[in-house]
Amino acid sequence: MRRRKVKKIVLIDGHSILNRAFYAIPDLTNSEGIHTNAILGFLNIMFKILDEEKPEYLTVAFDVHQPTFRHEMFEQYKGTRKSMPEELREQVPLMKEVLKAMGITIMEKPGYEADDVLGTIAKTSEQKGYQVSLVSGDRDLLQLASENIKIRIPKTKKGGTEIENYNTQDVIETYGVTPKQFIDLKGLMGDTSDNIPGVPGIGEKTAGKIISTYDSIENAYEHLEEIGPAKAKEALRNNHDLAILSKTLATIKTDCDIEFHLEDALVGNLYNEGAYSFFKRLEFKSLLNRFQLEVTHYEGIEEYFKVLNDLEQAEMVFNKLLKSASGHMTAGLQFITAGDKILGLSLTYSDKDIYFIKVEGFITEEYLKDKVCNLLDTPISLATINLKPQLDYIRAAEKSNVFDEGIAAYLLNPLNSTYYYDDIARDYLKMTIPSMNDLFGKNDIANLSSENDKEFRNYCCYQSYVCYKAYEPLVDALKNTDMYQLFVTIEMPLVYTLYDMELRGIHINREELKKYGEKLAVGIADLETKIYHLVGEEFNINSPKQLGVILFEKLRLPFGKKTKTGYSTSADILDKLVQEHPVVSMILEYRQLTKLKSTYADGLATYIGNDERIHGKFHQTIAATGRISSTEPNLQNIPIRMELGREIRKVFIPEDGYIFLDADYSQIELRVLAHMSEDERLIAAYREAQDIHRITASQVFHTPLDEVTPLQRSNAKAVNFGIVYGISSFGLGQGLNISRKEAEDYINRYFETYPRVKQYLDDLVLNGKKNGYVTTLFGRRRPIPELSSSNFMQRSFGERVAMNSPIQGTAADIIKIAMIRVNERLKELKLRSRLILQIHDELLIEAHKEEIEEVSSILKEEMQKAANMSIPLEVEVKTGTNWYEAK
DNA sequence: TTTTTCACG
DNA sequence: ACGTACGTGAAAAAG
Repeated sequence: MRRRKVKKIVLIDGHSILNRAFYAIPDLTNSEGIHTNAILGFLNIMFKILDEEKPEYLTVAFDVHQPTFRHEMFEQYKGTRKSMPEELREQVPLMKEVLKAMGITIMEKPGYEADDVLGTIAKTSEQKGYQVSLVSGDRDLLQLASENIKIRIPKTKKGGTEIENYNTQDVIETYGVTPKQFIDLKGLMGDTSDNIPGVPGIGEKTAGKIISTYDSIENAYEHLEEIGPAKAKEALRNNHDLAILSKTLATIKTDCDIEFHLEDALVGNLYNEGAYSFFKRLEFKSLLNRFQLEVTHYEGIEEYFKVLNDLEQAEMVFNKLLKSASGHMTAGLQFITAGDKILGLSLTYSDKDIYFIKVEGFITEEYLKDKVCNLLDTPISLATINLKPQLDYIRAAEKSNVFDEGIAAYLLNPLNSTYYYDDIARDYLKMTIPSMNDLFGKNDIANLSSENDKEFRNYCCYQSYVCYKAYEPLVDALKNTDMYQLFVTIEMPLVYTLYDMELRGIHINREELKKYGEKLAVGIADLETKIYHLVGEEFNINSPKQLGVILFEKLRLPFGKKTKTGYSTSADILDKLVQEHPVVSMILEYRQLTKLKSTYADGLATYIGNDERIHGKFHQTIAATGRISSTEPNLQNIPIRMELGREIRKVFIPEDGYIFLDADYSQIELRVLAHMSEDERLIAAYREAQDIHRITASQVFHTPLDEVTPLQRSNAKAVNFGIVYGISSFGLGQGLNISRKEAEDYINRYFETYPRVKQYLDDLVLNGKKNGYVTTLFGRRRPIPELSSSNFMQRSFGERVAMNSPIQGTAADIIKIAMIRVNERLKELKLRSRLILQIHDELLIEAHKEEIEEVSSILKEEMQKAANMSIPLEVEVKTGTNWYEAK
């Protein structure tokens, strides 16, 4: 005989699960700074239950944010509810949107609590013959348990979530009362977390005994005289009204006047496009596996994707575009490459002209390059993502009709970590498309390109399609945020400057670098034996964990404190221990040597090319403040502070017939601060004195300029640094190794001396809080989501960022302008001298010996006039036959 | 992959 | 009570 399967409905107590998830999962934010831990936890619990039960129906109930009847009654007793932390509060609306995106119904009814709504739906569903699962973090709901209503309480245990299940029998076994009696039990004993007063003097044990004997509060009062102990009897006698009220409070309504249509709660396709893009934005990578890529495709646009491998067809496509070329046209284009091979060109110039033109047969790499160069000579706006590496193919001078969408997207939100085509599609087209990772994972693109692979075709076509579609939204967004000017006059030209610099690279003396490494190796081996001997055993000195054990357990040195996964062995802790044991200073020296060897001597050597030069990469879309960053290798952190490390700069040498010209801004950040704060005294200080730290010390400590002690000067210097970093007494104390109190005193004196600086910094924080972002002198924005955090630490961080970013960012803007101008002028004048490195406030030029004078003055001039401020920008230019000498 | 440490501005 | 100076990238160890 075939029995019809009973239909299941899952009901979720939204706030309760969200709340539980929030506290169970450590703080988590996506790259936009949105907190996501509670939402992730909620979804994990929900998916676990859905996977298990495969219900036909699903609904989530939320409380409405207004006081309900039961709350009001309670608040007369206990004051206000404790408020929700901001990090959780901001996740509530987002959670609802995520659920809506998955097509899950949300019940929220003003005047009712979620409990009551859930109770009502549960009971009516049960009556209709459904199996009900009620998911909550709250034991209140146990009163609703029955044969067909299962209360499910998720618990986060080690190694995942486990769920406790309660039907009638489970409640009886665990609590010794029936679900119905559970109400009376709670009425008597009360529940502080759920705002139920209960009867004072009666706790869990007594309440349990009374209810299991008399079944209900009402019946207990009928038999009041029989009740013992006497104390409980008295408590009941004196609190009759309270007991009845508590029971009312504890009772979950099952007869709410709500409209609930079961068919609305039908579980549809949870894994749809909208949900996918949400998950992606929130960066729930583990959950994305649940989506099948098919559902993410977009409105049948792929029907128009065409792969061309025939020259005649390609000609037609290009000709059609070239013939109709006009200024209000846009084309998206993107070279698709594997290594240094061009696989083809992705090109889109209308909603129906979407092509991947493959390098094959008569379509050669050269052909495609030529065609793209033809496009450069038209007024068509050409949009691409990540232009710099493609300049290898688009051998063209700076073109005003080329638009790098990666850089546009970076300006609009510099906090993102990537700006790929799928990121831009998500953020500016509300469109979800598979990322390169989704499509190929770890596979090499080159391998997949061989056949008429649909995914490969889509990947290629989407690239230019996104460029084409996102062009206008991005231009509009830049204009709306007042960053279009910044984009056009600084960021786009800089792409070409950085490209030039990468191409040129920097010459290295390979032999000297090797010798330097060998010298270090000798020192390292020597120290190693000495350390092992002193300590009495061999261990891995590079392992902080092993080192910690040796220093703080074996040698019993006073551990400075700090620990998360063990003892801290960082240099500032070890510095304080040099007096304690002779091995400490050896370890510090060992660290220094191994760092120099591994990162610099050996590290740099691997990047030297056949031309004996290192061609590092400069990145324009990494730093949140607008700075440039450097990788492969990082040429912006070559040692200089310590003499031994500094030596390595001797291997950076100019080519024969050339010399290094190194130009440095003098304290550009403090000058920016002086200009932006308009502090008269700071401005005056800069107009007259060269030594700003000395003059600061003189003014802050009320000491004549020539009587400032070295200590006063270095303290003033630290305060100046502190100001730029977003001052905090704690941080300054740390930096200066003095107490927080003393540091605070310094800061106060500084602000007394330069009151407008204080005013300015305060205003930055205030504006940051108001707008959610801060800006540089040139309009660059930095969003600061941390400013609205309720977490002290995060908020303080936000405040420091609000003070630092405009200063660091403005300095970055200024040197970018200088770089562009210097590079352009050298090229215009057809000089052989060339800009090769930027180190934040420093430019390095490989100058031809015949051009030294001319180039020095160009350098100095362009750097000084990059920004017109109320104080001059001072630039120091030095020459040298290597980088060591030039600094 | 994450953590720790340390190099630079 | 909280527990950090701002911005980066690389190497090595550990999970």
